[in-house]
Amino acid sequence: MTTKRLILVDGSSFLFRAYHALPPLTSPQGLAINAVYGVSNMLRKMLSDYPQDHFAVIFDAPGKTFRHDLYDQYKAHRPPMPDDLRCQIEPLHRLVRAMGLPLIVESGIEADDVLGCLAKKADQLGFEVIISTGDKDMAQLVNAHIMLENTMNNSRMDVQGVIDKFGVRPDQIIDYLALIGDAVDNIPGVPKVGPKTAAKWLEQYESLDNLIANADKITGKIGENLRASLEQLPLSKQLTTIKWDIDLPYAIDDLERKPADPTELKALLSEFGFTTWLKTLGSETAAPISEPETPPGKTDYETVLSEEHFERWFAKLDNAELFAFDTETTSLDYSKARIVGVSFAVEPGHAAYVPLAHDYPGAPEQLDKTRVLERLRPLLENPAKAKLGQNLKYDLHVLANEGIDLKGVAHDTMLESYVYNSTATKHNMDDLAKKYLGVDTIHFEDIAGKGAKQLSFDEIAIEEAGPYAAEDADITLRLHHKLRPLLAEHDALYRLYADIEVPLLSVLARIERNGVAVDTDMLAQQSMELASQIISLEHHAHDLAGHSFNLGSPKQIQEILYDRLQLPVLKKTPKGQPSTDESVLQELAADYPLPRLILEHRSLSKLKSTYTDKLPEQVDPNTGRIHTSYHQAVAATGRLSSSDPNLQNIPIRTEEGRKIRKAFIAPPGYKIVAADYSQIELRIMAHLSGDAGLLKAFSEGLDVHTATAAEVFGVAPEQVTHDLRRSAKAINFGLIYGMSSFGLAQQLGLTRGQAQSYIDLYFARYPGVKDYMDSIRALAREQGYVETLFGRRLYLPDINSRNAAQRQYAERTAINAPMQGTAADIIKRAMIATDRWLIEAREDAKMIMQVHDELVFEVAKDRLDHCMDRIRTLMNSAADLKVPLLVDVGVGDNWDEAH
DNA sequence: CGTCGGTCGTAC
DNA sequence: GACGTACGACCGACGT
Repeated sequence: MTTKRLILVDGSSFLFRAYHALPPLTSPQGLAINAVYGVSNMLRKMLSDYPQDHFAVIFDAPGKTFRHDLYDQYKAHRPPMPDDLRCQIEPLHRLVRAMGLPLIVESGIEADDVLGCLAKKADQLGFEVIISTGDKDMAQLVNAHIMLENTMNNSRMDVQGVIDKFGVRPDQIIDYLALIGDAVDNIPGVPKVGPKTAAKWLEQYESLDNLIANADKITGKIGENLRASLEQLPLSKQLTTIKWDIDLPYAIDDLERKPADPTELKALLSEFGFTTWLKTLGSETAAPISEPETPPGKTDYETVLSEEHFERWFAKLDNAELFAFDTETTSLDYSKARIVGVSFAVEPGHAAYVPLAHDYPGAPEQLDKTRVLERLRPLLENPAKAKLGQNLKYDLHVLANEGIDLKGVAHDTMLESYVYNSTATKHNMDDLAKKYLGVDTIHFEDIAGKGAKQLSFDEIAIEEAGPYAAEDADITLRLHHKLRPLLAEHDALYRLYADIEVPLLSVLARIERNGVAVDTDMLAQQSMELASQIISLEHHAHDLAGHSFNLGSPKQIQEILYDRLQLPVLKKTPKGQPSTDESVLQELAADYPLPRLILEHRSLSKLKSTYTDKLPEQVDPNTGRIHTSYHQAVAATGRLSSSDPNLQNIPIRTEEGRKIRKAFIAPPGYKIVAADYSQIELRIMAHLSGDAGLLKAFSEGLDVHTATAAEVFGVAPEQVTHDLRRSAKAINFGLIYGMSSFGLAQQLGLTRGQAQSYIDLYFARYPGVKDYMDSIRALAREQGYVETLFGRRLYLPDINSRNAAQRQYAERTAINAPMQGTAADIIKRAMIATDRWLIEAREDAKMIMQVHDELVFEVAKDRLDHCMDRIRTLMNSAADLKVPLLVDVGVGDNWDEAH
């Protein structure tokens, strides 16, 4: 069950701020409209941030209030409201009403007091309350269930936030304000007492009353000032106290958003000249509460073959606030795919397929592909027309292949499902339809067949293709109606989805499209060299074994090592077979010659088959570059993955392997720039755990592994040997992965007892880390999921399993996921910011790869200094942690040099 | 001939 | 069983 939430907007405070912050815009009739514009933008943001919640917008009413009765000088020095602001109040009220928002204007009571009353009342009724305001006086209302949010600068303040900002607790804010006074409202304070002194005094004496009682203990001139103000202070306190015991005639439960009044809203928007909003009206005024569940008993799927029919659908799309959209193509490979048809849905159960390029004997005549696409272009390229899809990144590519630049990507059901629950299902449409709609969709294989005789979509009969394709669009729309409300129940998840994942989709498409240049001749050369070394190793190994065998077959190696040569079995595979993996062969190599040869063979043939042979095959003949695919809804933690080819596991650790990176090159006139976050997961661990020692190590810019070694092994940092540092590094990484003593022992070649004593030592030196690990396990058990810093969730259904192995596995994930996932959130934010900058500044530079903690760019030589600087800055500011985010930026002619 | 589980190895 | 997240090559059993 979810807590109900009330959003209170301090309309008056934002009205003033918007008026002063924005240039003097005028409506078509020439009236001032800037404040209305500013406040309404803010409201729209609030609505999209909190689509599900109770809502009220509060304004001051003209006239005197009880504060004027208390103090005739109240607000006496405030200049009268400028006419061009006053005249905006009434239009703004009309706009708020037209948007369907409860509007509250109480005469004789200031907006502050109304907000206070409503907030406290809602709190008592068990609501979470968010007050959107720019007024610092409101901080006195904050408690465990009431927080402030300043929508204009995107900041939020809870109890800790108040303490951080003002240095006093929310319950001390009134005293604090009384001491400082307020020039604008003409509230006297103590002369020469500002925020610093007020906070200091309240820290020492707790309350104003106690301070007054001890006023004679304050020395100096400032003490005199205090004593001189004693009489005045109770009044100041009364004036700054928000009254929250007034009985207002509103039931909190009634403060619900109503549907916007489209007619009135449109009229107002055109009167005000808010044309951009007017155009986007559809998606913005979508029903705020979950759309009615209308599982269509029967579906109505149309196949569009005539101009008239198409025009009818075009009009539907043009008028729709949001439409679902899907392309059918010749290939799953985005770089090769050409459009065969397009499908649309506007309302559940009703969809259309427009075949454009089916090509088989007897295929009916279809609408002209070029003409249809040209007709659709203005719709598809209009950023104000909201589109919905399933894996829209693919459609983005497909349309780009046809010369269409899709804009207005509003929603993607694949990402909705992924953010809602990354592990409950795979996020393809068939599985989603089954899980969330209980619908068995037509599968591609049902109409195309499978295996070698699988048809390309253009070869599929239109009678079969139509229902399949239309269903795709329909299901996408229905999934959206189901998933978006689910997502919106948790606003952190919704923000993650809307602010990170959806914008990222287009960024990824751009990176994929950019591709990376590869020196295929260099790779071919490397393949030849590897081939000859491999052959020589094979001969050598066959001689040693006494007969020929396949060095690439673990099974054959097993027979030779353990059956024929009778070497000791050091480890078994999960299936009970004697293992021949790297660590085993490494150990055996000390006493026998053959394992060494196998190891070398393995390493070289891996490089050859996976990289030097394969990468040249993946170069796109059209661009001469490699275009990977990034997958946004695969890794449970929030990381991306990469395939075809996987550019996130190109070797770097060995000299031989690094040669492959030398083949990732910059074209003439450009350089490769690689920027990576240094130790980001450990920094996140420092942030999340708040461990003092770890925080200190990072804030002092120490080498963290050396610092850990010095702490754990009790030596001075300069006495840390290579070996000690290596051990410390293994511990640090082990911690991130939820290590056991067994794992560490194996890693470092220790006994389990020794490893355990290292771990004990570590936790003794870094107790905050120990506490964090314990509490995250407990939290996972309690709530069944863990979260990243940005609210991404990973559910852990096995965390309370009776099966020890399953449970421990879930516990390790509980420890690892917040760190790995937070790192993923951060670099995604950096990618969005960097992409935006590259586009807006029209930089001669491209983002070309992401490798979890690293971004790789291709930058024009004469822009290097500037771009490296901006990249560093943008990556740095992607998150605000308790430790600095250090970014290493390197440059070179190839990826290897750039490190 | 295609699929799939098992094993191994690459990255962060 | 024992250190998290991925992708993918290769082998070899098994099914068509």
